[in-house]
Amino acid sequence: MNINEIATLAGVSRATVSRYLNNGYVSEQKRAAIARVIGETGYVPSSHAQTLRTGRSHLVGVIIPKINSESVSRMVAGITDVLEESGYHVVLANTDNDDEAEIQYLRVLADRKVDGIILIATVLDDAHHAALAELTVPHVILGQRAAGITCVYFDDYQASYDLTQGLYGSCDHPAHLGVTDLDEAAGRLRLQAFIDAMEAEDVKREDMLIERGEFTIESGREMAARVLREHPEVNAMVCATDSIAAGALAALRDAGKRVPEDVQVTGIGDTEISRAVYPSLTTAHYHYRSSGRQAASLLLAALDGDSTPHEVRMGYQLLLRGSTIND
Amino acid sequence: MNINEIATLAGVSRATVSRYLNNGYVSEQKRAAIARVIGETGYVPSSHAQTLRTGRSHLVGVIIPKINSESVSRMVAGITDVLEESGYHVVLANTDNDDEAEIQYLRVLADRKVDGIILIATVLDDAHHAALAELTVPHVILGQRAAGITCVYFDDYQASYDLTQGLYGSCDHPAHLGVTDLDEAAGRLRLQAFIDAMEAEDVKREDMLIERGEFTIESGREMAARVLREHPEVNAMVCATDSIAAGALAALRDAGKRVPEDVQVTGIGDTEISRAVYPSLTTAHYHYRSSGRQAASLLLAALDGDSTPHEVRMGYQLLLRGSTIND
DNA sequence: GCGCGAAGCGGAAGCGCTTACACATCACGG
DNA sequence: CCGTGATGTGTAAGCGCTTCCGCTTCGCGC
Repeated sequence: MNINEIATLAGVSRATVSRYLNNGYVSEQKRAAIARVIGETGYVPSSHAQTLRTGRSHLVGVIIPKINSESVSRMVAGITDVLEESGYHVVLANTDNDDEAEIQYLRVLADRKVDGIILIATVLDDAHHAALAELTVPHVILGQRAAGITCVYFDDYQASYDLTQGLYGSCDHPAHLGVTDLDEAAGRLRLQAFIDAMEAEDVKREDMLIERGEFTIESGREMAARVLREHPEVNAMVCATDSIAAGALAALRDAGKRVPEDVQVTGIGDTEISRAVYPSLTTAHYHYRSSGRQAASLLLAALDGDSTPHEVRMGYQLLLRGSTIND
Repeated sequence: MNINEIATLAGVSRATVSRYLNNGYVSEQKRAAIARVIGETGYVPSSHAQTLRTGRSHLVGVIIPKINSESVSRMVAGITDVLEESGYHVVLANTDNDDEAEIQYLRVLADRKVDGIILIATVLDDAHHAALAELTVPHVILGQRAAGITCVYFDDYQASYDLTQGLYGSCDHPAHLGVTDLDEAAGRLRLQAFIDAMEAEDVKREDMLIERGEFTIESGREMAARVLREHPEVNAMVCATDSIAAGALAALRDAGKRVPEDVQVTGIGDTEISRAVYPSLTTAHYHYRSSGRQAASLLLAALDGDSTPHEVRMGYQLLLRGSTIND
């Protein structure tokens, strides 16, 4: 079923059918005839032919580091909200935290002629920047700040600083359970804020314990267990994510420590698990879904020809719960 | 950059370039010349033009009910393993548990001319079957059994039966925390197995407490809290998923119940959270990733012209952990 | 009555690619 | 020396669509 058959059945030229489908400029009669035929046949134009002809695919590619992540899924939900409303379809490309795959997908998607790309980034190294610079399609970064590129990011430094500062009483032996420094946002900044906030409280640098791992419960558990083994005097664990914090709670329980009396724990993200664990986690609520909406809106603007880079920093909300002592 | 320019630069016709890209049948000389030009220019053929011409897109659509789910993400990983290896790309369509969206995506994907579709299904009603029957592209169902359609599913009945039967000692007041019966696999079958296994132990039907909710920790917590409020004598909670079980553990802790001494709890899935909670969950390990691989392989077979429907039932492995009393 | 702009429509080109077909070349056996 | 099969290459058609262009028709003002 193609446009020729529809044209024949409706007794018009295929140019008219095409106009019917696009801009209008068709008389009421023919419009009705075409509508009837299309209704009867269930005809849907071939998007590949349309794309080939017009160069526009109405597709937006979203590159995600990990499919099974609450933060990512909330961002994607926000992106979808906005994009579907504007007639775009979203295709997801999952890299499973593989930098190579990330760069490769950047190219594959561009070749597949998506109209735009949203990159939910964790690590952004030189190779990424090079690949991004080569890109001819509009794109926005979500989750990291990047100079000269439109991006939506979170106030990771301030959130981590506030959380650290909020720890009540003497935390003379605090630990930070984080991720690789290559992740500027979730890694370097959250750690730096922890260090700065602790130094402001006159905690000596050598008394701070710093561990690095993955974004998983399992990894959080291992990091916390290592800290407890090597430094049983630890009395606070500031974690880069809720998952890591959940793992830390498990390790603390294994070690017979009370939370928050013996050790205080914080996470980041306000994900489902932060409310399910006991005690529930003091954390920062991140507006993930809104950030996705923002990113999509910025992309739409770029698609409409706005070529100036924008930066949007998302706020957060502190949530004081049972894993810390709140005066 | 298109095939014409490459042809000109390499001093051959574009048919030869096309042959170079596809079947071969090109002399060594020209092959080398073309390879050099392509290397220098970074030319990549337009997939839309290829698709338009050949009718094959090398794309497989995967419809998923929920992006943020460990089981789904593991299945998708398995699917990707197999499909990428065979030169296909995977596009994900997330329905967020919306039946309408599911059916709509079935059509959209088909219109986008994907070569095949894998549907990770929860609910399969008449509308789904109708939409599936209309489909002209090969497809396989993952996660549910469907008569006459190639599918890969889990032995939900037996897993749930084994788990229920394994509860040690007198469970004269067991509860089942499940999901809607519209979900044949995770809903109806797991519940039915619970009922059958309990009846085999001579528990009376009216002593079984049956709750239905969502696939979330939150929902599990609410269901368990309701049960505890209305039937404090409950001494077992068989949950349809690990998430629900994790929520149940939270509710039990809130109520001051000991697990497994006062109440035994089981989940299904062996997901990350089942190991992170305390006590860790007795559950069934499902081979999610393998199931994805299976589904992808079956799809590849169908793509190769095998039109007979296949059914594959996946096994599971019982994991007895701290949330039950194991003799 | 005529010119003119707007509305409505069809013809035809062409997006970038594959592939049937025709043709050319070459080695080889009869 | 010619037929033949294998190998290699180019020509051209056409996948399904949009859109420029030019033609017709019609209403309206002069």
